[in-house]
Formats: sequence, structure tokens, C-alpha cells
Amino acid sequence: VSAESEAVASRPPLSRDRVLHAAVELADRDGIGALTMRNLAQELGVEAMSLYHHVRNKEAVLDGAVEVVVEELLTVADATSTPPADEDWRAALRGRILAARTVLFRHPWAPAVIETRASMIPSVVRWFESVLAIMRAGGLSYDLAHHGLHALGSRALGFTQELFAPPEGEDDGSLDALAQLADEVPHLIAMVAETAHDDPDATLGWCDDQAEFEFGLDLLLDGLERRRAAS
Amino acid sequence: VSAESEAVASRPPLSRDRVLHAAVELADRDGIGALTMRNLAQELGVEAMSLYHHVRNKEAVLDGAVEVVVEELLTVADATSTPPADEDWRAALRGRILAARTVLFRHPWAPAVIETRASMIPSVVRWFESVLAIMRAGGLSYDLAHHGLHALGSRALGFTQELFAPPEGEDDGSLDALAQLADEVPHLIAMVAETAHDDPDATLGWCDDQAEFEFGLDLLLDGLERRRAAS
DNA sequence: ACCTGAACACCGTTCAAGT
DNA sequence: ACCTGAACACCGTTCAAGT
Repeated sequence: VSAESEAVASRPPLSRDRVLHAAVELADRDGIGALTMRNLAQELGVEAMSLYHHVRNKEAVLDGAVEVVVEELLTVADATSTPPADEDWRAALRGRILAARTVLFRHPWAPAVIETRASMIPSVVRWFESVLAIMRAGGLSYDLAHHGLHALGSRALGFTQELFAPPEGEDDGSLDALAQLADEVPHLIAMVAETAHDDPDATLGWCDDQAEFEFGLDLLLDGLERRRAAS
Repeated sequence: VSAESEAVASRPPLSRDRVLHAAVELADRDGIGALTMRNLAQELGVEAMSLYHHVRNKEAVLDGAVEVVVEELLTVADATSTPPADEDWRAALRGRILAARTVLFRHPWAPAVIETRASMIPSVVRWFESVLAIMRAGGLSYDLAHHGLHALGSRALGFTQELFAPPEGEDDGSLDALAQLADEVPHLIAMVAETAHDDPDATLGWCDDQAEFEFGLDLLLDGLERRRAAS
């Protein structure tokens, strides 16, 4: 009986906040597949049904987990020193987005979950507000900034969804699959060969994600700046 | 007994192809959530376990469903007349991608499923080959085309993932949610107000997806052409 | 007010058995 | 070779009951 009260005393009472932070930790550690209501409850030393007193259902848990992660994005990006926004809006926004990207590396499940959210999550709204503020300070009209937000899409949050993910485990079965189609896809074969030749280190990992992310980001930022200057 | 043999005779034998086409039809009609092994089997007049003789597991069904849809993309895009590729590569690629987009409207579940696929799906590989061929005919180096494919991402297949999806059913709970944050997101409030003012018809649907898609696409195509010309 | 246990209606998938 | 039925190990979630 004393052991029981000790266990109860040793853990703070359940709360929405505690549930959501536990959800993020669980997904970080064991992957999004391990984030089930039963696992989450166990993590908190509680029965699964207790969770429903603090969150409506599992969708709300996922919404909340995204909320926690994007709040971290805001904190880190605000703390990262960047050029003053009105001086060079592209550099300011670039710095903010790349700062966000470093945070997402710690929550690899988050991009996929963010893309499945239909609802408006407060911290995500605040993040886009901060992006929009930089664009406005840089002299973009609301109309152009609006187009810009759509054009950036998830890139404004620091990530893109890779369509050809690098083979997870051991060997590159993907390259074999490509080789099987060789006759049908001559340009792809030539491109892979040439890219591999340019940078031998990149042969295994397909592509340098960070460099590609920055290339695409700069393409969009430059295009927006060009349209601002022309307006 | 005669009814049984009639039923058997009336349906062709199960095959991978029949399973995958049924999967696409089921997802088109009832949504991706309705695509379960049991539902899919019922659709084919068969028991769930029979499916496993033609596909390895459910992941293979999803891979195959994407394969079928992207094959349709290829067929439609090939049939759509576009400017010859070497004349104006941007117009050629633009036409091809917008043709693909029209097909995806008939398979609204497909974008989300495509983004979750890690494996290399033959028709997707062939699609990127055709995109790459247009870029090469336009004079882009393999290196620049490679960057371009990454920068386009899912846009090369005709879609982007909207981060703020329009409210599904009845009322705009999203606008209420935004109003609650009004003090914290002044620029967003102002932007929505101004955009709504410019085009009163757009008040409900948030934004014009097609126009935004084309804006972002052109931003990227123009940027790539500029870098080609500078090289 | 907060937490629990048993139960319900689903999943994907295995296995051994049928024809 | 192809299909089936029963069963297993999971899900999210409800409900009525405990404290």
C-alpha cells in the first residue's frame, strides 16, 4: 500500500501537456508506428482509457504532437540570430527556415504527420505569421506573399517530402530496380552515372538532401524577390 | 450448385492486375480509409485471404495502386499534345505536368499515398524519365536537371500537399480558429482580409489551388531556365 | 474529478485445411 | 494451383463501474 502511494506521488497528475510531450518522446524514440494509445499510456504509467480525459482521441494526440514540435521550431528559430528582416528579407527567411530544419532532424516522424493534418494548429499558424512578417518587411505585397506561402508549401517549415527515399537498411535494392528498367529510362541512368562520377562519396546516399533543399529554397526565394522588384 | 458455377464462371480468375484495379476503384469511390483487405476482397467476390496469392501484403497493394494511377498519368500526358520539347522546354514540361494534374483530380487519395511510398515504383520512375528527357532536350545539364527534379518534388507529378486544407464539411471552423489568434497573427489576418477583398468569390474556399499551383510551378521553371541560360 | 477493467468492432496476417 | 475458414495479435474507442 505504501508502494502504491509512493508510485502515485512520484508521478505528477496527468495533463494534456504531459500526454503530448510523452507522445513526442515516444515517436522520437520508437518511431511513429509505436505511437499507439496503449503504448502512450504505458509510457505514462497509466491505463489507455485515462488518456481520453485529456485528449479527445488519437487525432487530437497527433495534432498536439505537431503543436509541440512546431513550438520548438519557433523557440529555436527565434533564438537563432539572423540578419534584420528589413535589410535582406531573403537572407532572414532563409536563416529562419534552415534553423527550423535542424529541429526537424530530431523529430523525423514530424514532416509526414504535419502533411496529414487538416486542422489549423496554433503553433503552425504562428509560424506562418512569422514567415509572412519577414516577407512584408522585405516589401512584398500581401498578394505576392500569399502566392509565396503557397509556393513554399512545406518548405516554409523546413522540409520537403523526398519522393525517392534512400534505401533504409543494408543494400541498395533501389539501384537494382532502376537497372531493371535501364532500357526504358536512359536519361535517368545517365544522370545517376554522371552525378555519381562528380562526387564519389554520394554514390550510396543518392543525393545530398541539405544541398538540394537549399537549392530549391533559393530558387523560390530568388523568384519571389524578382517578382517583388518587378512590381 | 449451378448458381455457384455460374458465379465462378461470371468472374474472371483473380490476378494481380484485377486486384490493383479494384483497389483503385474502391479508393476512388469510398476513400482510402475504405481500402482494407477485407473490403477489397468483397469487391472482388472473394475471401480476404485469397488476395495474398497475388500480392505480398497491403503495402504491395498500395504500391500497385500508385503504379496503376501513374500509368494513367503517362497515358494521358502522352496523348495530350504539347509543344515540341526542344522548342520551349518550359512550355512542354508545364503542359505535361498540368495534364498529370487533371488525372489526379480523379484519384484524390493518390497524392497522400504517393508521398508515403518509399519504394521505387516502375511507372513513377518512367514518369521522372519523361520529365528529365524534356529538361535535357531543353539544354539543361544533368546536374542542373537533377537539382530541378528535387526542387520540383511532387510538383513534377502534378500535385502539392496543401498545408491548410479547406474545411471539409459545413462551416469554416478554421476561420474561427484564426480569429482566436487574431492578436498574435496580425499579418495573416490582414492578408486574408485583403485577399478576400480582391476576389469576393474566394472568401469561402480560401485560395485558388490551380492558380497557386501554376504560380509555384512557373516560379521554379523560370528559375531553372535562368540558371540554364547563365551556365 | 479522475482513473480503470472488460468488452466491442474493427484491422493485417498466419496457418492448416479444403478443392 | 488456387481459394477458404478459423484463429492470433493487434488497433481505437464505448461503457459502466470504481475511488
